[in-house]
Amino acid sequence: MHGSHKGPLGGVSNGVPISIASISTSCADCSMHELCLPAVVSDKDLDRLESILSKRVRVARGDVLYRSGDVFTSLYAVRLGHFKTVYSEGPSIKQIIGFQMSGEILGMEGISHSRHKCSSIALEDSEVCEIPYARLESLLAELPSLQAHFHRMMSREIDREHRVMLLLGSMSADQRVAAFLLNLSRRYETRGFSANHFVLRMTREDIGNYLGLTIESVSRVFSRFKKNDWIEGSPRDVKLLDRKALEELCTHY
Amino acid sequence: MHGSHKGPLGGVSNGVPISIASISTSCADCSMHELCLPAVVSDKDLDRLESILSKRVRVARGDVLYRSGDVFTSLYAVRLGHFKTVYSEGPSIKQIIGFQMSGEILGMEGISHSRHKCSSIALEDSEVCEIPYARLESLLAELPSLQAHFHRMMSREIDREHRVMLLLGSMSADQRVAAFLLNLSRRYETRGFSANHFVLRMTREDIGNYLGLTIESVSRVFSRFKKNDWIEGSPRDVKLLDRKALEELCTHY
DNA sequence: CGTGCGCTTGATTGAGCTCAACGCGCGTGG
DNA sequence: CCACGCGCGTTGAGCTCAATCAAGCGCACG
Repeated sequence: MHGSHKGPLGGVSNGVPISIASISTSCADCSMHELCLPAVVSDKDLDRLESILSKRVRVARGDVLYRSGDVFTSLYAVRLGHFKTVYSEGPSIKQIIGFQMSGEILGMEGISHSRHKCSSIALEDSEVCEIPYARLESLLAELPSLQAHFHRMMSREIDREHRVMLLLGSMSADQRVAAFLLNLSRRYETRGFSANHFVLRMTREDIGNYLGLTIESVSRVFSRFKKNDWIEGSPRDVKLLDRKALEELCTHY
Repeated sequence: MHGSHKGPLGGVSNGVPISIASISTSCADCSMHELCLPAVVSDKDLDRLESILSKRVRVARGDVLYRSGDVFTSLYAVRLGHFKTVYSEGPSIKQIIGFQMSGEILGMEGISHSRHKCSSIALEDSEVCEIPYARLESLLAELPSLQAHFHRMMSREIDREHRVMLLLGSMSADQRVAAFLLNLSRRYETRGFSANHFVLRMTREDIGNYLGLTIESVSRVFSRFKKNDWIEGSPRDVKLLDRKALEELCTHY
């Protein structure tokens, strides 16, 4: 088990900011409010959005939220925890498409074919809001600001994937890992956690698969970064010591 | 110039299927009808969709339809011709995100930040329908089937990018080129052109950039495929001789 | 007729992969 | 309690595939 459910005073700086007891079903109370779907919805419309959310779902570490091939019925908003999303072709070919954290939406790739084309797996004990898609569509038609926001979220996903394609298409191993760490850093920062100290929820194997590298290469890059005093910490616990060096590495060819 | 505007009887099998003179502004008459936005729209609603299409735009080979950083106002449906879409960071870092052909939608990545994050460049003399996005959004709210279809198109783009990530993350040079050719083949086929004989509208450099390979590697792979009698033809003119071999290469590890 | 662009091919190099060994922490069971 | 196995991560040695460097070809175009 890995530091989940520790609460705000837990050992790591990006633990869960609210205790389990205080979690509510309401969007208004959710700490991810302004990152998630309700971001632009007025108070009076928030009730309507909440009314279509069928339920909160708990997903234990390692459990599959949805599997490639499952009938697509819902999107999921991560309320708590972390997920990895895997695209697979056949039994042996797998590509991790992304790692999702609180406030992010899962399952958008399923809209196009009414079946999921990816699987989403919890990296730690997690919680999501299930958003029945048919109901969401009706609501979007009625709430223009929500519609606009939903489209922005899909577009942002497309944009994110473009950056991953750049990474996979033309960056060295060192650059990929640096970009990966900086990306996590920024996302934790926007969630109110430390930008320079966080815990990796995924294994080296996951990182390698995501970045198009072997586990050994990932490990070597981490070692190199440590030797340069750019980062420190035990395998999963990362401190960024020289952000600038990492940034320069990414952009400076 | 490269075989554009040759009409159905031109030398190559994926020339333009209708002569220039017969091109109309109407979606109903457009040969890409059922691949594009109007696919699911009823006849009576088609007028409304057409009424928001501000204009047809001609784009000469090499011209930029929109540039990264431009204010986002419209999507574009490719009516005729081919485009490449380039994501760039800084002056020297470029990644081709995709090649678009008739019936496909350009510009969706711009929705999220009200500015385009990519540039789209015509690979030959082309024509697009400009779709003012603000008007489209209003219309989507009124036409549920159009809304659903639009979401499917965005989702399909996400799904497409997942497959590119798989390609870039875990395929060999040979596999990448094979997958690239087969992808083009399928897309021409759905447009009513030959699946086994088509013209590449992009340079080796474009292909290499897209596939995360150097121009030399791309060239070598083509030579290898020719030596195996899997393909034949001059640089841009490609005939697939052994589709099965290419498919096996892609899936069989 | 030269010049430049797009493409190919060859020789060499090197970044990252493969294979292998090992260390560490942890849970399990004798 | 220790022994053991196991999952996860690190490190080293050698190899390989694709990048780099370099040359040359064909063709369009001024």
